[in-house]
Amino acid sequence: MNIAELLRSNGYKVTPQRLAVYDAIDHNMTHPNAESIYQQLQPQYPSMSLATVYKTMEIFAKIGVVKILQCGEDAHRYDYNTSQHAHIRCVKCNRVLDVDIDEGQLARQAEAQTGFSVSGVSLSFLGVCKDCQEAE
Amino acid sequence: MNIAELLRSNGYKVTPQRLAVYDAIDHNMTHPNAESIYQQLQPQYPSMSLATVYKTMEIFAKIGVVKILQCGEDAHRYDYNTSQHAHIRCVKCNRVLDVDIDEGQLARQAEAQTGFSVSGVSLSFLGVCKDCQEAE
DNA sequence: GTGACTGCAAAGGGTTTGCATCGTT
DNA sequence: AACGATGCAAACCCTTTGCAGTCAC
Repeated sequence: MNIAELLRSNGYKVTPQRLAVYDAIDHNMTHPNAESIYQQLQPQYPSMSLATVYKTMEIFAKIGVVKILQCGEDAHRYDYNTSQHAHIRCVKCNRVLDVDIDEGQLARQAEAQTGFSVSGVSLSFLGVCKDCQEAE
Repeated sequence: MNIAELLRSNGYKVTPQRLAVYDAIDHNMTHPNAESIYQQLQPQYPSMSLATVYKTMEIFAKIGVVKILQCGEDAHRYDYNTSQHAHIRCVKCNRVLDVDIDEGQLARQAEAQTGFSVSGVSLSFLGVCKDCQEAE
């Protein structure tokens, strides 16, 4: 199911803005925040507003197109890869990379231990990446 | 080493406000945020400001007296327990509990996988606690 | 006495909201 | 034609900052 069908089937309209935002994040490995998506779209869609980016990302999160990340920054980041994996951010260059640790397994541990019914997991690391280590 | 010595040995002055904030968080299992620490201190220290709570917690984090938690809320929470463990928040009642999963081990996995030098880990879960499940 | 700390109020950053207009269906 | 979406600006929440007065040392 493509993004247009996915929007329509969830009762949302298909607009140029939504398609543009989708193009900006689809297979985008940089884990961008709202501001950087906005900047990226400026040249081609100069009338697009930051508020629309936020509203669109909220819908995308709701219909399972993106995941919202909290990587220890002020701003949220967005990940087109919605599988349960961890993230690591370099405190020098602010890059965020994927880490292949299964959050689902950790969630099951937490459920067993606490009796909670778990609906969300967030695992993130901070550190200095290889490049920045070598640059020192 | 008690809190007064710890402050002095790190070059900070020992003030009534700092001691009061310490009392409010020491062995406080509720993982309070700044606002709730402020509220808790209001009756006994009516002149204490929220800004002082923030400034104090920043110092406490720096000297290793508390850890700053991000549990998927807007506001930070503070944990007097600085050992490497996870947290789980109930989305109904907003309680935050400890989860005994070793973040240090996960950090070593992340280092092995990415080549980062890891300096921070954050593992948190969202869900519905036992009490709130039963209340439904 | 001096430099750090406090409390106040204002500023700041990211995100959300209200509303008039516009566009998809 | 109807109603949801957009874009703008203002509001919002949490946190930080500037500064004059105060206090620990």
